[in-house]
Amino acid sequence: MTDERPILLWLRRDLRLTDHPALDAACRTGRPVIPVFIHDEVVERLGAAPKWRLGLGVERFAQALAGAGSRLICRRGPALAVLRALVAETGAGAVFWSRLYDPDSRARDTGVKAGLRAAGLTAQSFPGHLLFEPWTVATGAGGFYKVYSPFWRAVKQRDPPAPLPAPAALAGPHVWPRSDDPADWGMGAAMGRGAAIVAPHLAVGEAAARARLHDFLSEGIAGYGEARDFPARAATSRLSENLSCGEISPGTVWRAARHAFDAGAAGAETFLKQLIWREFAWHLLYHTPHMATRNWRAGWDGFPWSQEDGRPEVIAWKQGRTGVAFVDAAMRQMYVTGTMHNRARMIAASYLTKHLLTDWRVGQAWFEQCLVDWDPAANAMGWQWVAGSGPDAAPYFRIFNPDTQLRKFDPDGTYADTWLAEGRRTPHPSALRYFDAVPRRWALSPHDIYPAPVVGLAEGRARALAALANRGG
DNA sequence: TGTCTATTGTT
DNA sequence: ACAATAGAC
Repeated sequence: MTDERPILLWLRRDLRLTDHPALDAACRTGRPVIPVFIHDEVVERLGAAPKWRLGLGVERFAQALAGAGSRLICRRGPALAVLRALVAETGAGAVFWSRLYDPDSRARDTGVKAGLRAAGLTAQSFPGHLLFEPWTVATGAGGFYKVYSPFWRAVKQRDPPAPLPAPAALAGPHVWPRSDDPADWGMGAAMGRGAAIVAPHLAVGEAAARARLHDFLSEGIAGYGEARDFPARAATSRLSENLSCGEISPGTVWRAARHAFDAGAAGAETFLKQLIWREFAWHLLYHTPHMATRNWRAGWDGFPWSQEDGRPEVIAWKQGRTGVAFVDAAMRQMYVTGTMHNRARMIAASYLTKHLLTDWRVGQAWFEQCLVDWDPAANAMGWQWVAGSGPDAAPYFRIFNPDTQLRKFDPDGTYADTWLAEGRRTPHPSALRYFDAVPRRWALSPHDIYPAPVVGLAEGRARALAALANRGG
């Protein structure tokens, strides 16, 4: 006698129908599938912008499921308790989900899996968030890669599985359990007036993600290799926002870019390499979970970073008022759009950790508050890369000069002009939007005088070099 | 995926 | 005077 009990499909960061192994497997059983999203403690802990963005993604995904003849059951509470309650209500016999690889999610999922199995239920996790499972990419010596280039060489010839099609049909239960309306959860509560400013820059949902990919491949990828480093140019795919919520799978992006590469598209390999940077970060985080919270190299634990995030210069950094054009433009771009150009992230991070000698975790925490494409692995790796405490073998004394970088990557000043209003006769509309996006209590006006630098670039650099030279001594 | 300086070569 | 380059940090 076959098992006809429903399957709970627990959605987390896989808000899509295409290339979704857990969804595909659930549908193939022929049993009723009950998609579930749980606002649990891991969601609760998210920063303002990513929590808001995830909430929008959940609402959109609920609509997509409804359009496919299914539903998204939304509940709030500890994941295991919610799942067990749903099992009791629906008679479900199994829970499927896509694996996540950050320490917080892994700890939760391990407990959920054990709890479900102890109750006699099937609990099965599936791939889908990454191109490759982290334990399947190993060096010749059997360890994991700690350097990007060999990692790239190891995976670039290894084609990921072909993306799965969306299921032809989604069979539901005879009776659906009740659902919260995720719009009532207030996931955007902490965004304040920034939400209205950032919203037009978003592309929420699977259809929007696929449109972005299509647009990028048809228009952007040829120039990507040349233009991607110039923050004023709209040269990037902007898919990070969708990848972070799983509205498109990395396998789908890889496959499409790989076809472009095979067709001889300039820029395609550079783009594939960026996708593999994401992969590399997740593999690193999987193998060294402490990367998200502690110096990857313990030898940095004694370094005199300031952890005090209330210092005036750190407040200036957060507010985009350091007096350094590239840094301020970067921070303001983040306030208005919810994202920041990759090069700008390096500059802003270098300035905070080196010129302001601030612990990378202070910056990481702020980025988690502000980025709609918040990704725990990419940020942990990136911040530690900049700080010098990470696995990257790059010289520890690397200190970006924001003015040199601006001359090099924004030679005509477009990026700075787009985001800085003070002192401009006719400020760019985007520069003015920043003043609408930030909290009123900051009391900022485009008519303010642009701030004097909180620290001279030469002085900050010298101070950082001195501290780095004394490291450990 | 850096910066700075000295050096060498070019205009 | 300036660009390209190598080496040190």
